[in-house]
Amino acid sequence: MDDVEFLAGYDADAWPGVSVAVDLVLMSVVAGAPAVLLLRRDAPPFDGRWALPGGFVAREESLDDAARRVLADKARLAPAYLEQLYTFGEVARDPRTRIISVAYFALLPPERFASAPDLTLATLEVAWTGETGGPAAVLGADGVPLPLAFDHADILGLAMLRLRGKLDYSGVAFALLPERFTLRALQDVHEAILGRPLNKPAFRRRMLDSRRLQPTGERETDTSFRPAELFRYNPKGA
Amino acid sequence: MDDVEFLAGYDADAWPGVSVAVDLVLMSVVAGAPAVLLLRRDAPPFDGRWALPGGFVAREESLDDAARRVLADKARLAPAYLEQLYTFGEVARDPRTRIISVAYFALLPPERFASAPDLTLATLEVAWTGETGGPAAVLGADGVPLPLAFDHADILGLAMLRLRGKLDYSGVAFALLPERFTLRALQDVHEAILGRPLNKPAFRRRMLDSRRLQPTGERETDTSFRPAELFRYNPKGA
DNA sequence: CCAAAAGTGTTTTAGTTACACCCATGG
DNA sequence: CCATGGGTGTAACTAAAACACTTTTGG
Repeated sequence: MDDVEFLAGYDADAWPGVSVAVDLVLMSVVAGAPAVLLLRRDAPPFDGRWALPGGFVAREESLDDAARRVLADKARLAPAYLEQLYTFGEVARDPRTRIISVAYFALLPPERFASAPDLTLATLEVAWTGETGGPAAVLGADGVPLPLAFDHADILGLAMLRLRGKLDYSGVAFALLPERFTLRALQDVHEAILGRPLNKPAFRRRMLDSRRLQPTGERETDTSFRPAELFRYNPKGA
Repeated sequence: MDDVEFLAGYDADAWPGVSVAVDLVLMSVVAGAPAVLLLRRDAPPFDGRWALPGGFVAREESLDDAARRVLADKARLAPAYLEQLYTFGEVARDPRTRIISVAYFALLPPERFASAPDLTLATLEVAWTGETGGPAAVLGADGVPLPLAFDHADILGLAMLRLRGKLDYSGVAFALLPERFTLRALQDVHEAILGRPLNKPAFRRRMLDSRRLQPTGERETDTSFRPAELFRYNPKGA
């Protein structure tokens, strides 16, 4: 059944009000590249296309609670960082009926994706065409852009912009790393998000001067060269 | 009738779904101080307290359209700048029923408030207690904080934070000035929003170097001293 | 010529970038 | 002792801030 056929039989007036949903952009940095969690739709509309995990907001549930619940239900994941992104409310953004979507922006270190047992979910590399905003393109494993459902390309573009914008002054990068990490790993995360190389000594000093890194005294193991020191994130700023 | 009495007779289950409203923070800079448009409520809940203009989102209307309509309906004003601020969705934020509010942030030069004929609206000076975020306090003409309705103090606090945050890199300040303005007037707007004095030569150069100011060649009139040059805002950046 | 505010030039400072180098470890 | 990446010092550059100064107008 394609979308035209589906919508012909859909009763748009079944629910006369406005429905509210949350959609989640769960991002990470996998193998040096930004990644986002997408689910493949198996029903119209947009059957077969890729979509952000989402769900309706219950009457007795706050928006933040709804976002956490949807992520737990659909992907069995609890985010390391979560914030509201933007609310998308164009009348025709969902062809079925009027659905306003409150988009949330979530982060998780790549290791913790392993705890998701679901087979229907896919983690995919992302390439942002719109450097200055605009919709984002998501590339599959073969490098071919994936078809996205609804206005989810716009949501993804805005999420990437938000991630880049908050990188220097907020602690978002630390939500993409394990509890203890090296300065090199932190720099790799920054470079993946910004999409450009950074100067090592400058980056190092900037981070240490920010007083948000707590030295653990411990060092890496299993390196064939000098092991780097491990740091911990200190949100308060030492 | 007070709130307790009112709520006892209110049928919270009359509408089983979630309602969506927009609330507008219309800000300006009046007489060197930030100001915001508030309406005095004349019905429960929060009877007699001050509230942001707001209204429900219609089924066939986008969120942005709803924001503009509400501002036109309630205050006969069209904003010079409008953007979505944040969506407030705590379950009990409205004591009547579940209402999710999409807050919008609007700006208007003070002269254009004069075109608002409504007698029920009030323009008031604002003092932000929460410098680092948190709720805002609004001071009346007598310097006494006004009692605000719902979670509108939180919305105002966030709006002020947004205004300050976007001041340097975006054109929001120009939405608070007439079409032609002097550098001094522009600096006054910046100082009012930031709440601190700025260095004149540094400010002047920063603005001229930004290439967003278009010299008109014209000058002020009716000054008792050297008249300043008038500039126009150039959004593209020369 | 005086007052008042517009407008400019020069120095200082702070923060970031770039580059070169040394250090520690495994093999 | 060599390869590899971790870690550090120094100089150059850039952008902003501070300050003193000159200019232009009305009275």
